[in-house]
Amino acid sequence: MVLKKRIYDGGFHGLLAPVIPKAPRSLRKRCLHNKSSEDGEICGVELLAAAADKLLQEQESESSTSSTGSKGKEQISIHEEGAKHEPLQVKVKVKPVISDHHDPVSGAESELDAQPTNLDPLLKELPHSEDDSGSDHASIVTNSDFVKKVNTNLIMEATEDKQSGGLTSVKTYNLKDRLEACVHTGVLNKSYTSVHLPFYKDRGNVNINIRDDDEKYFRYNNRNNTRLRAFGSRSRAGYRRMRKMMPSRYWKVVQNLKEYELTNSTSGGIKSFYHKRKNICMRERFQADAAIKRRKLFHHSSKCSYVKEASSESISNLVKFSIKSFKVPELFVEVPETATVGSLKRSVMEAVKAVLHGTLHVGVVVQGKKVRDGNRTLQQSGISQNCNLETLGFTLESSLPEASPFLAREETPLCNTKQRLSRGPSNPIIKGCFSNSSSEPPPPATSLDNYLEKNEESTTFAAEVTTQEPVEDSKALVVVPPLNAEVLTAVPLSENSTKRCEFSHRRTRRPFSVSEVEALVEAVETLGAGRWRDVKMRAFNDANHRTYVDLKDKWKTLVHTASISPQQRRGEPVPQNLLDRVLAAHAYWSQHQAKQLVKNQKTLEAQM
DNA sequence: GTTAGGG
DNA sequence: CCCTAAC
Repeated sequence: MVLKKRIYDGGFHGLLAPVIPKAPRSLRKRCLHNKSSEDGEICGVELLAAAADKLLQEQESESSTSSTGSKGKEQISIHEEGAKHEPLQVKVKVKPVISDHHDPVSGAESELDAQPTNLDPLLKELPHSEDDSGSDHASIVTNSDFVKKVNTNLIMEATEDKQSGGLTSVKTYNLKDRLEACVHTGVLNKSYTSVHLPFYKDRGNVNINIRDDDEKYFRYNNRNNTRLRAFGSRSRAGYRRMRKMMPSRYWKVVQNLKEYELTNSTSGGIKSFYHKRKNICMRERFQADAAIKRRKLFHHSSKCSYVKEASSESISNLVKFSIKSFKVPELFVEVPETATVGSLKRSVMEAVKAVLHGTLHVGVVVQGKKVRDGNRTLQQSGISQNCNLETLGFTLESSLPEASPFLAREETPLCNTKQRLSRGPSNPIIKGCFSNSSSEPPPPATSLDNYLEKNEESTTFAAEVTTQEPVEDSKALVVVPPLNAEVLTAVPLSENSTKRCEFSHRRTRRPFSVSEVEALVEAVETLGAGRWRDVKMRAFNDANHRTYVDLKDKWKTLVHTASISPQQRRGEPVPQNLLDRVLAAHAYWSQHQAKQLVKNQKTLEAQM
């Protein structure tokens, strides 16, 4: 191919610049959109709960055997594996610890049913739950036949480590928020990153341990929107790339990451990998927030309130349940890099508190319908040894009246939510809301728990937490103000809020003004349609919000607009003379392109 | 990173 | 405006 400098010799007013049209891209073949989803879809983080024997057993049974050492403590370890190992993932593990002396390691990454011995002390009869008052004393037996008590009154215990700067020890929080949790029953073979929340007879303490601190990820790139092409382009592209990733399959990403990590044992590779992503999300939307580090600690992948897959066996009249997990909504936490790990932990704690506020009850869902009558027998409810337990699900609910907090948040304007949940004078700044399922109608308020997540993958992996993009669902955001780590705020945000931010949101529409159109027309007249980057630099170099893609799109619409009747046009009317110029330039450059094509072909033929 | 085109 | 294949 031969490129020749050509000087445009007429036809348009003010055409001066030499034109070096590029070869038409029309030759390019467009393949089928093979939208590979290498990207990540965020998976929900869940609190995995293992429960055995009687599900609805009570809220505050003080009696019974578990009295003494049975203060079941759970350790939730939030691992943010360092750059060496799974930098993108925030792993949350909850290890059931029956006694205070329980060695968390022993049960690490194991299924609940993998450690029956630890739970043996709990294999005892448990008192009835109050809300299940009339029910029979049914036993819920896990696969391994150990019985665990479901504690409806969760206590979260945040333990500070040294890094907290003396902030110390153990804070105990009562999870009072109502919770619609996901219940996983059945096989969960990848519990590595899951949060197990076995419920014990006594108040189950949850020890949140954030081990690693990867300050590197999500460090905000506070670079200005430089006009340097390299930066500008990269940022936009990066942003898009980031956005691109968001809606995709989460697990694939996870797997990719793991593969990546396998093949890149050196931290360097990983680092660059993260670097990329890091740069991505920060720009454009958070330029002013250089100091803020974001962490997504929990994620709830969807509005579904529970995930379940019941496995059952029938022995005589017993129906066995294995509840693998309860889901919690995604939580977002933002803390400055200068914040301590301890403050981060507290942030997480606050976020969890905000979500799990309230005394919890377990709900039973059969075939999508909630069984409210606690006096009904399992048989009457359609739960029997013979029934298909696939249709059985459990939910965590607050004892508070009305809809779950998730729903409440969804339906609560952001400001209200803030007011409701914020506390302290130094309320951190909430960076906004999360996009996600805005386009999707929120689930009916009263039927949240009827949403059954059937995705097997999420059942298996849902507990994994990564620093991925939010997908759907309500989330909690916690921001820790710099140097003010003491006051933390957990603010669940309304996903339906009109304020959009973060990633994955469409840019606000900014219609081209007439002057912009004129500038565009002029540039295209001069440079030709197709050299959009040059057009951008020539006429919109100062308009950071106009990308060359935007200009290309605008030209496309201008051509269309010019070719339709004025009555059909919408928006701010474009002067007809401009439209005429558009048509003229379009015709000219189209012809030019055609000529170029022919020329190229001739050249090609000549070469052969 | 750019361009082209469909959505 | 978004998305993304094809360069």
